[in-house]
Amino acid sequence: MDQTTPDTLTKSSVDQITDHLYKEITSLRLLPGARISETEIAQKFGVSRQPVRDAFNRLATMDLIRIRPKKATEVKKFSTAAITKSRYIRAAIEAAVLRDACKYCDDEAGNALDTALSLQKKALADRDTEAFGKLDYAFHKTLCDIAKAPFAYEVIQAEKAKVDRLCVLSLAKEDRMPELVSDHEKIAEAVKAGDETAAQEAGMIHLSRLDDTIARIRVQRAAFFDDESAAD
Amino acid sequence: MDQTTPDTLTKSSVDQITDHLYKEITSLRLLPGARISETEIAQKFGVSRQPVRDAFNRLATMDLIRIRPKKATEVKKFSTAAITKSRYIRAAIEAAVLRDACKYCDDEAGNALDTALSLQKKALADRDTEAFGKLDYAFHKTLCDIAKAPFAYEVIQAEKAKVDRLCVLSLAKEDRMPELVSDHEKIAEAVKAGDETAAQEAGMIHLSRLDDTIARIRVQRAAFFDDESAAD
DNA sequence: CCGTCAATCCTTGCATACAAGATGTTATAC
DNA sequence: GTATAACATCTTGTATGCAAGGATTGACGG
Repeated sequence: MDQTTPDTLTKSSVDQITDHLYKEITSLRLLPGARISETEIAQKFGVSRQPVRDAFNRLATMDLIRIRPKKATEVKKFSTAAITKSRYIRAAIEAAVLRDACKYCDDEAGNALDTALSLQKKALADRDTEAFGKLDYAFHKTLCDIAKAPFAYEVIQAEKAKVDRLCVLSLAKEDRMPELVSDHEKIAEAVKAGDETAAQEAGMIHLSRLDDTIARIRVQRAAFFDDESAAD
Repeated sequence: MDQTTPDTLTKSSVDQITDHLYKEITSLRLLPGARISETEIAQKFGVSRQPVRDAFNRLATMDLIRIRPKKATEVKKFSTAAITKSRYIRAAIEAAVLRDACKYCDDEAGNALDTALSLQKKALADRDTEAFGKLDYAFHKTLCDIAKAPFAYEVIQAEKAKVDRLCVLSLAKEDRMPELVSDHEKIAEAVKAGDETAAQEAGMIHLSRLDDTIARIRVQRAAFFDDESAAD
């Protein structure tokens, strides 16, 4: 998640604060619309306003917070437009990845997919949604590696993270796991078979799982959404 | 280009400095590898180091500069990996856009494409590479609009901008214009005909035009590239 | 002449102080 | 009771000063 500045190894105050706030926001411990203040965070970390300010700037560039000069800084709300855009990007990238994965999949790659799937099934059996979340990311990373496009994972991860923040609100995560694993199985099968169209179709279905979840959250938690407002 | 903070209308010092440096870097007036100092820029703008510092942070998040703590800050060099990633993203997004453009193209959209093309031909006749550059962006935006995915243009634009910085180094821009216009014509024809595969193929060829240009620059200006170095 | 070490300069990181603007509250006039 | 205006108090923006670490340059010893 440190797509910001891995320039240094010794994490500076700015890095720490950025990481902390990133997690707070993406885990929804900081809710959309929540106001955060430089001085407040600074006191919390025992530092001055300056590093906090730098961290805010980074998070703003990541589109996670919104700095309104002289007014306040707040956690960005969800926007249907942003979600649509994110979904479009993911769909396009993942389609390309699946196409290439079909092209380059060999026995070793097939084994990697099988291993990833068995781990997912274990998490499913354990009803361990947190572990499954990580395995979900890992599965898509495996696909990117097979497609010889590891960099594509960075994009997928970034876009996925945006929506994941939203899906924390979903209450039915456990119920969703079975169909997600099933989707992954279909994708893996198609990739191993080198069936490009089947893989892409399975991928599309997989992505569309989110749509109704998001739509439900959209109405249940309308306050977290920021659509008609002239803001930003 | 102000993907940073359109939050306020009154441009702050930070905004101005960010914009200025952004242009300097993307236009290659600031060459890759050039060292820039907070105090130096601060004096140039007659402000303190603080706003410059904020601007640096933004540019670092945009991946345009590299801040090496306690050492120096320099304009990022090109990296083959970054170029490959950018190309992959563009290819994937544009394929999706062309697919949707074929789906939604109507008479009005066809006229828009024709208009865009005639403008390009005029720029070509005038040998006006600068105007053509803008029309090139506009053409791809038109395609996104037709595909009902205007947000996709933001991605394309961002990725295109990264490579454009590099292509400023190319000397043969005028010679390239004819084939680029020809590509656009083929794309437009395919879209108007609703021929998805033809459109995507034409788009792929269009993108691949850059490859040898970049490869040539890569060897001619190896000093601007940052590949084997352990940096970053 | 060359290598090593030390000091100085340069860089960014952080803290503090002040300025400017926006918001909400309160008091006052009607 | 209501509306308006002034003020108190938030917020972020900017300036400045100091600290810490790396790099270069110089001197000194071999």
